[in-house]
Amino acid sequence: MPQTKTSLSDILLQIPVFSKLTPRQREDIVDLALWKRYDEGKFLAHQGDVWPNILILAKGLINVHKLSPEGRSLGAWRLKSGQVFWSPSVFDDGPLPATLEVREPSEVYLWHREQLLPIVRLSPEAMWDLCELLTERIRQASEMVEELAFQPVANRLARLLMKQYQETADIHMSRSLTLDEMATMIGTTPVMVCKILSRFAGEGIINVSRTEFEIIEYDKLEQMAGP
Amino acid sequence: MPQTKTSLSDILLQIPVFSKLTPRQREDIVDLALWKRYDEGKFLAHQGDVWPNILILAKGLINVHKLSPEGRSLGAWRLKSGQVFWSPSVFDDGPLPATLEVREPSEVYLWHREQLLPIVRLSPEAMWDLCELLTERIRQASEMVEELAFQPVANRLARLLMKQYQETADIHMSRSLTLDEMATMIGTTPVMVCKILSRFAGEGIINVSRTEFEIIEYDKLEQMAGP
DNA sequence: TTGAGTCTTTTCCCTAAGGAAAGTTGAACT
DNA sequence: AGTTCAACTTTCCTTAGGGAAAAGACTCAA
Repeated sequence: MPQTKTSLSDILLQIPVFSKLTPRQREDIVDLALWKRYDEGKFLAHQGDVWPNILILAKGLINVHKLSPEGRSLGAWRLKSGQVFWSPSVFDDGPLPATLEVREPSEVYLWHREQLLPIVRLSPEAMWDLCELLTERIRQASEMVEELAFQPVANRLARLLMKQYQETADIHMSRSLTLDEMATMIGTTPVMVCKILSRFAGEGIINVSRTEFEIIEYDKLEQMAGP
Repeated sequence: MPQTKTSLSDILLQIPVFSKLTPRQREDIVDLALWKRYDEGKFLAHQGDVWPNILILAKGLINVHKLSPEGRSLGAWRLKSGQVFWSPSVFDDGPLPATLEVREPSEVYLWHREQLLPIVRLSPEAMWDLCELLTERIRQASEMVEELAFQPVANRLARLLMKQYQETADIHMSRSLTLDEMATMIGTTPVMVCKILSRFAGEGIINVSRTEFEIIEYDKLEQMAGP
């Protein structure tokens, strides 16, 4: 069952771009919204599609990742509930550079470019927010480029562990990511991740059990992650 | 000696964002412009600097590249005359993700964010152009990520050769890039580039002399470049 | 409880990539 | 013409990364 319109209205207030519009404009946008529910494993769109839509994830988790010709996958990032995604196709009619895959049952609000742009383009404030959003994506991609080119896999994995740790702020971290997902996020294979995890364990940096990690020496991990 | 103001005015007409402003606004911008000349080898800004400026390259060539801790470098791209560069710092006050290095004696026009934004933000058309520019950069970075993660060095080099060829449209291409530059552009080392070039030569795909390349079998090159 | 299926872990092995270092060529300058 | 310098080329060697495959562990459902 879709959330009420009021609820979407509240969500919009928290989101860049939309929060800069007038209440009247937001109402219009609420009316135009298409609500959809997706099961785990479903695809919202595939890499290469021209998909000129704007998406808000109300609930769930969506993975944005690239697929290699050989089937390996590289995770740009994960879309969490409350986040917004402006497809690049919205701006240049080009193909989507990544696939949107549902990883947890999700509820999304969708708009087609033609529905939103006439409204959003009226507001300089909103457009500015948009530029900020795009810049953030440029930085993310840029960081990824740097890591792929300069950092060995072990460093990237160390960083990933640190990020995960920051989020939970507990030394004991349940393994919420599969090896596959981790591999995807740092651009390598599941087997590699496993090997390096046990190497870390061997060096006394972490403890690995089948169900959780335990960070023993955060300093060493940090140092492993490199500069 | 700086170009005349009329001349800058003409340049602005050709450039996204600026071309969408009113003549009056463009005049203001011309008046605010800072003209500078840089010698080869100079740096306009370094990776990590907060550098909230907008730059138009009137003449010359500027390399935008990342530097690894160990001194290797990775070329995001090259700024050619007539092109514009909006520093990410303009939008989020964050550090520059790459270094701007002058590769040919260059003449640039510069503005600080505070000078341009008040004008540009008034025009929805201009803001839209800006979004398009940023999207283009997202795509470039995205492509780079994909290549680094999925393509072996040989593929990336093949692609580079193809791009170079597209630009000159002559089977005989003078070697305008040094091995260093090529290495930087595809994220590897000069020695690697050299090795692979001679491998290509051995396979009859290209001829390599010290001064130029000659593409013998474009098909094979294309096939080498992968999907 | 058993079995199926999905993750994980480990072993063995192969290759692409890069570091070090020395030799080669060409261009530019005197 | 000779000298110098920078860029190119090649060889040798080391290693990080990944493919294949098989064995172990947990989960879920019948």
